[in-house]
Amino acid sequence: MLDLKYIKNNLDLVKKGMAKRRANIDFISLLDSDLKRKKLLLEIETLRHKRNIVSDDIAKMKKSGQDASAVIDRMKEVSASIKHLDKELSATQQAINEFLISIPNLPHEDVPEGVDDTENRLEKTYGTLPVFNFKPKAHWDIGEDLKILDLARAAKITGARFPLYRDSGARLERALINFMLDTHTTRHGYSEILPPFIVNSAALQGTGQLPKFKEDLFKLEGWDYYLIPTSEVPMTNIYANEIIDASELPCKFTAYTPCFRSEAGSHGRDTRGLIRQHQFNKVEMVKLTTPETSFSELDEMLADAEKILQLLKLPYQVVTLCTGDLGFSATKTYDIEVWMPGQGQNGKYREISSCSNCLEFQARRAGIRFRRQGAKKPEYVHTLNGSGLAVGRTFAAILENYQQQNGTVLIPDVLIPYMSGKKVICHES
RNA sequence: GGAGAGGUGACCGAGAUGGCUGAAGGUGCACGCCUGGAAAGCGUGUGUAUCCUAACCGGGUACCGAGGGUUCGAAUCCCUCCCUCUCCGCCA
Repeated sequence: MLDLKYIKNNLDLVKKGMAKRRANIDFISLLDSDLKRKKLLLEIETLRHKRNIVSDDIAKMKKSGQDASAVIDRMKEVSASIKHLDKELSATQQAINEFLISIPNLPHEDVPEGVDDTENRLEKTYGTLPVFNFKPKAHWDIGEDLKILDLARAAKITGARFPLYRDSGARLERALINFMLDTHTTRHGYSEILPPFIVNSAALQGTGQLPKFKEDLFKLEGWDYYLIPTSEVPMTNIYANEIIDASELPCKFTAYTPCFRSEAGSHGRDTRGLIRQHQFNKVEMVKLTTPETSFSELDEMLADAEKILQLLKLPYQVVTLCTGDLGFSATKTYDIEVWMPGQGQNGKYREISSCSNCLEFQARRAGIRFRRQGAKKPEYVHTLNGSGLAVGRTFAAILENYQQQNGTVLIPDVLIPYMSGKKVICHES
């Protein structure tokens, strides 16, 4: 959430930023509420001050045996009006809060303005696209043919958009998870986390999924609990409502978790295969940093994610999301799009990672602060998150990029040790 | 699930019978003095938020797990919830 003071002092800037996002927001009611809040606060605090003083007097009078009943009667009225004004204040406060919590982060000045993903800015491409002397198949066909993916039976067990990996498929998915985690922990210096897969609404509000995107989440009936849509939620909230020491920064966390998304509003899109599932595996990176380092840390995080694709020898491109495609909490986001030769007519780049800097937007919501050496005031940290990578989509990309004419799939070199030396996935018997 | 105990500042720990306790005392930490240097010792300081204000000076208000209630007044009394711990039961 944005700082109310910042909004007041930079109203034009904020309005411009929101306009870039195509977010139509009425700030007048906010400013009105804020004025009302201040007025009420002053009134209440003056009355409270009075009450505190007179209460002391009452205590003294009683001690010395005087009759205080007249004063007490007067104070009853004061207390009643405090109570009355207090109700008004908390309603006003709540209105302000609800407003602040439902407006998105401001886009960074470097972010291109645009309506949708067609206006994202291409930053770079990496690797050479594979050449096939046959028509490359989509990963769902490869997976079903090799009997390592069984989406039909998953639909029987649960429903559409749930994965069922088998044999070398299950093994490959697990190999990818381990490979990614190992790379980030030993090579990139992240500390490994295994968080809860279910979180409460406070955590989701901290990262920005709530209150606006409830429909994207799976909620546990009868509980204030939700399945995580990404491990960004539990990891970012590790230090919620804490003041951490500056020497702890930057905090770098990585975790593997399954992710659960209702995909409301995406019916009919990517209906086949592993691209869009209600449950998918992801290795995630989260950083808490000082304000001055967050953008360089973002670039590093992007590089950490890219490294996985480079090691897997998968071609990709990097784009900067335009304002229309930018997520609610982010000020700037890089997407990594992996080459999927089996998609569309002649192959397509598909999103496999998203690395974002949220500045203090989430930190303010979640109350994540730090204190500099010797400093009096705590400051909000900056939070960043990025996929490193979406495992299911990586699995799909490997199938499509490493497929051979005879229907088998070669295993990328770096994964062979994770596959007990297996070099190729053949038809499972 | 049954039976108990408890949640106070960075930490430990006071706070029966409500009032001068934002919170004693200790530890830690910071700065200063002392020292050739260090330790010890001495002194001072040391929560967060918010409002008034030009002000990170000063003052007000709020916060003792969270939320309600009683009261002129609550860390202290009442209610609800959350969390932690111990024992029993049950179960991966």
